[in-house]
Amino acid sequence: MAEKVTIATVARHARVSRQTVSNVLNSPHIVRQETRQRVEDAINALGYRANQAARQMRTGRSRLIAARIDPTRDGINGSVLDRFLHGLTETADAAGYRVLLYTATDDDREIATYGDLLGTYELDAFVLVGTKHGDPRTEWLADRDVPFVTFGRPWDALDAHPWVDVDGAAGTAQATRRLLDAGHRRIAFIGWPVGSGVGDDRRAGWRDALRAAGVDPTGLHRETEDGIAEGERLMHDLLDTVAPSAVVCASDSLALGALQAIRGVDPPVSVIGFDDTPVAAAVGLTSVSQPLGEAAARCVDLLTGVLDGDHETPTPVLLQPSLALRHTA
Amino acid sequence: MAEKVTIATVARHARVSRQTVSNVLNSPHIVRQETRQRVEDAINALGYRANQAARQMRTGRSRLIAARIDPTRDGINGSVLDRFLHGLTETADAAGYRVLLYTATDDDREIATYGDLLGTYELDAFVLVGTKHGDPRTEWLADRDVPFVTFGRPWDALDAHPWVDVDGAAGTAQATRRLLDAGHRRIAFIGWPVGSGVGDDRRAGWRDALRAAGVDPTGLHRETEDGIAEGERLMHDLLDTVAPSAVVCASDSLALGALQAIRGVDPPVSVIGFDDTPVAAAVGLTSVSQPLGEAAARCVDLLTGVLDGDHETPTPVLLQPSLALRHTA
DNA sequence: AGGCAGGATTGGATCGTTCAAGTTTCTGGA
DNA sequence: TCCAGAAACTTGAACGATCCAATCCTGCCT
Repeated sequence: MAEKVTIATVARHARVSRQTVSNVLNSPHIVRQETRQRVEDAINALGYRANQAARQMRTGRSRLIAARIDPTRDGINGSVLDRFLHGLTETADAAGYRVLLYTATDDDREIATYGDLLGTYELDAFVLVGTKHGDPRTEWLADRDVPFVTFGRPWDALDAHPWVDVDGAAGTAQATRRLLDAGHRRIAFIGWPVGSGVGDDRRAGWRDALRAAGVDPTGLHRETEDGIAEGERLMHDLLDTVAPSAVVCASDSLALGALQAIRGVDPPVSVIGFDDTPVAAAVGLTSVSQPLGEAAARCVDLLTGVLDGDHETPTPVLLQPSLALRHTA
Repeated sequence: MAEKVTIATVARHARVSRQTVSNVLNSPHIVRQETRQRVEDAINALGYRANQAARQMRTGRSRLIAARIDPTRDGINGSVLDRFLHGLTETADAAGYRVLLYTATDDDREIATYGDLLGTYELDAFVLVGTKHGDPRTEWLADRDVPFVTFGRPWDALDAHPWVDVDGAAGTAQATRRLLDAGHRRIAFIGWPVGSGVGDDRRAGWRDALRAAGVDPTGLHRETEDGIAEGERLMHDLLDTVAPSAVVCASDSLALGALQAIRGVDPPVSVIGFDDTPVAAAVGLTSVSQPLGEAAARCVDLLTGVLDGDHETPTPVLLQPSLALRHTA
């Protein structure tokens, strides 16, 4: 069993002092080329890796980012968080950070966990997925100057913090325009109850696209909690009342329900979902696709901007979704 | 901004030495009750939290567990990893550990990542999800005496290491017996190509249950890669050739495909899937349910057993799945 | 009352790194 | 040739916890 390789081992091997090795790692430019090469060779030869705990003690930086993982609460959309976390891990890694998971059952507990993670592990930053009106979490973090980014824009104008989001309205608008271009006029919308920022945003995109095309959206939309059964129920309702020729949905779950409701209806009703989940791909549902990997990458960009340098407030990022075309529209 | 609270702050506040505070934290039984109380009060009053980096430097233990997160490769089954990770995070937390994520695109890179994580962060243990024949990862870890657990049993008898798994054969057997009890005799099976440990296991459960009931399984099974389209294709094939009255599938994706294939067939063909994914719940598919939270908890149990104490080799855990009954069977 | 055993408490050393301040070496211009 | 100033490198101290060995109590027994 080889003894532990520390910075001192490397220093001895390269015939320089500890500090010079440290400089090669942290401020390479102040070390002479020749010396730097010698140190780097020693590092490689010995397989040296800087001990993060010791580094952290001195610098107060853990190079750790926290993200929450939830039980899959929303049946179909569960994979969204999954894909986002994967992207986050990958990009953070490239930037020299690691992702630490935590869970919490409610906001109070989540905030208590923040304190624990910050105190015990000295986390560098948090990534919050999803935001809501009057979010106590962002307030708590901002009050303590803890760096964080949210995937999801702040719905209350007051608190400004770095965020990344996907333009849901643009997504539903794009979906709606595609249907308009295909000749549809009675294009319905199935979404979530008024008051959820995300839901209102997606509905607005549909509404505005219709209006821009000179179609009156009045009476063409329905609201419900998310779920396949709910989507099916509302689609039946729409068929019975306004008989749309196409429908845009706020989620793939709702769209899947709608698909079940229109089975056998002739002429076929076009359906477009939201999130481009694996299920949508599997059943051939056209769906608005969020660039989750890109979103995760931009979150990391914003964080490293705050952590590693520029003190200027980072610019929020609003990404454009695309339409994954399949055979339902 | 309050100054940092260290063990010295607590000691001063409680009028004891640093060591006594440390003892209260690590070996409470050797401190007099009265003193202990005073120290604990001070800890609470000051909101003290032991600095993990400093502790780690001295003890060499990071209280960090690594787990891999994959991009959702398998459409529907993606949420399995999701749910497992959530359970892992929750249980690890309760045991005083945190979960660190990493990604890797292939085995070599994954092993390189092990080295990095161990060298830099001094990870305490790894949790590997999924195992395969001749897995180089388990070998690497075992060679270096790195503690790890796999969720998925080792398919090669040779290398013994702590593992937790769900008895897939028992799951498909249970599903098969339920269909037998309902009067079915021609019960087909749609699964994965021979050679994958998991797939073979699930098929064996179906086969043995049929044989035990005196039914010959010959010709009643089909194999393919996972996917809805594949499931649909094979179900059509089965209908055309052996005309089963029920089918057990190795995954919910395959089952969903089968469901599409039997639409309109009369009398209705019963279908049972595997994994009890949210999609199964949504479409009313009866499915074999893996106790993922329990599996994660047992993984943590095994690890803490190795890390915090008993040197005896921990006993592998084989959990029993249950049947989530819905209206397809 | 004295001595002793044993538990409770104390100060000092240590983990591996970076920071701050010091010392040596190099470079170029008069 | 000499020296100022910059560049390159070295040394000592510190981060906050635990471990170790020495010391201080305390109660108990003779």
